[in-house]
Amino acid sequence: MKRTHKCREVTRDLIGKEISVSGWIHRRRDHGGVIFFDLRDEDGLVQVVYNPESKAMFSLAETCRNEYVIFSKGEVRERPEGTANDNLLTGQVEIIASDLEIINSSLPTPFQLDEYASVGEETRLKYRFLDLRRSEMQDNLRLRSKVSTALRSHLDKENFVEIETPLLTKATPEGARDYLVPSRTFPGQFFALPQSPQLFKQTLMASGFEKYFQFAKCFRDEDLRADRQPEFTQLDIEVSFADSEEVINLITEMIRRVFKETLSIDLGEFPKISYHEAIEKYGIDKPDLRNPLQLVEVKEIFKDCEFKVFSEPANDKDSRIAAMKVPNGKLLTRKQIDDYTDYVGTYGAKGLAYIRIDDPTKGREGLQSPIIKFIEDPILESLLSILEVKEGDIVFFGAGKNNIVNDSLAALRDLVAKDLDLLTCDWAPCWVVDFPMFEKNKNGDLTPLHHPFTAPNCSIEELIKDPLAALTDAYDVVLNGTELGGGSVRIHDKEMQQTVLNLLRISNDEAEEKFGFLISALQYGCPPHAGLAIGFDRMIMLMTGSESIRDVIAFPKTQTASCLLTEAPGEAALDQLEELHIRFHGLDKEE
RNA sequence: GGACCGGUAGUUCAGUUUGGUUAGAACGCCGCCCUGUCACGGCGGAGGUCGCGAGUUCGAGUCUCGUCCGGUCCGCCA
Repeated sequence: MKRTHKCREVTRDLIGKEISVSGWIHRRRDHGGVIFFDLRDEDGLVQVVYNPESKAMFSLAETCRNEYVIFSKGEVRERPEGTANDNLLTGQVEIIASDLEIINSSLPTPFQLDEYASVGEETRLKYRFLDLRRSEMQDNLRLRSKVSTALRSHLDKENFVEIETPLLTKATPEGARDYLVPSRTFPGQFFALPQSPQLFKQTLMASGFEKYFQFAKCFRDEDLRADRQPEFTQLDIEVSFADSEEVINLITEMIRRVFKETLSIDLGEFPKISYHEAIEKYGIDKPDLRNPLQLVEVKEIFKDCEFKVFSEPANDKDSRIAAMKVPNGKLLTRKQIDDYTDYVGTYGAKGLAYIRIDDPTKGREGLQSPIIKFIEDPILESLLSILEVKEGDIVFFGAGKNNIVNDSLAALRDLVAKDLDLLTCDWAPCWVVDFPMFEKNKNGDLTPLHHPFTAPNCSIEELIKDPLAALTDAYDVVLNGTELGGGSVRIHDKEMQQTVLNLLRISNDEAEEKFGFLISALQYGCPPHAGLAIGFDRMIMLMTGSESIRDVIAFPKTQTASCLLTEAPGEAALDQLEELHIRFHGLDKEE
């Protein structure tokens, strides 16, 4: 009862041979006097024919249903004239069955597994084992495996060492909410699952592993998105004695090679853009460079404008006025523009000003806009000349606080490109570099743009004097508007590390308590080092063209971080909690 | 914490705007027929707590409130 061939191997070469195959019944076609099965195994499909000559076999075939697992023996034959199926790799031949065995039956599946049926995600996740049988999911997970193998092999050739770091570890300061695991042996104490292996990999640098990598599971207890799961995989990399240039070259080469090897895609050059330039031109630090639209800063020309909506931000140092010219924007309907206004509203924008250029030669008369009546002639003229408008263009404006203008126009830029089908190519990678060290959060406190172990490229004295002016050797690799990964040159000096932590209001004592081991390691000859981490799931999501990260993870969580297959999380038994020194207060809805 | 979309047969959906007889369709499932199909075909059939709970009403899938579940986004995610 052992198969001699895989389904996809049953081709012309085997004509006349007696072979056997095993697999799932993908589809059956019962014609009364002859029965066809499309038999499926992991990578192929072949047609098996059951004729009524052998009565026992034929009546057994009549009882078979979709997704039964069967074994069948028979002779490979060229299909009769006119019945070949060119859509099938094995479509020139068929197996004339002489034997059939049902290895396992199947209940009718809760949804159809063929490519023509559409299924809701809830049902798919509940019966994930069936969903994973579908070719789309099979292809996604197989590519995922191919890519991780290619990445490993590339790093191995470059003499990297793969080292695993603990999952039961200590909570780190800042960052995301931790997943906690109670300690049985230390009442009242908790492990945290790592948000990333950052501290361990830096420690490994101090340990003399000059090139480290790991496919690391990371955990962050924050709200989910289409591209965010509470547990996810990072390709984590760190290199001693390396500068940013070296890491960027290494990773560029690695990503290019993997795209070439697994998808036959040439990503071409990875242009470098400074953080400052990215924000100014695209409003975001992960611009989609397939999109030709750009923001233009026009703050200067509105300084003396009577129109308060523009003059106020023009005279405020934390505000900007950005214009986004959409060539041929006249194709946008009034309804679309209204929708855009609502859309930017979700980012905090108070409205969406626009000017439509019907005839650029006619000056004010050739324009359509709800706002130009508030704008003086000289200002309007210089605006139009800066933007070099043409007939049919629409210019959208964002005016207000920097972050609101940037967030809303960056989002609008994506949406308009989608609606007008403006993308100029399939793949557009880039590096975003020269990030500021810190930014101010809404409480006015400093927070690191990257993380608190990123080195500023200035002295301790300069850093203390003007922290917000400090830049870092940090770098993000961006593909099609998705942040694939990011990293930086790290701090390898104790004084600098403490200075940075102090600026973040983390005292030396607190630092000692939270990650004394790293501070300690820095004092025993820690080499300078730099590295980065790639969001592996997101990378596969891009490579497979998936809409959601869930489609490249075998057993993902829902938006509320539950698993519909296993029904995790679940309640713990009282004696388990007892052992862990935990008392549950019950669901208290008051407050 | 917030905004929005959805939940009706096993599945995907229509029906909800404007409350009114027995809640429909397609696919799937079951039965019968069919010897060349390949998303086979024909005939017949079964299958529904309209997510759940209150309320309004003579009457609720449809209106109101609450709640649960799935999704998209904002906040959050160094």
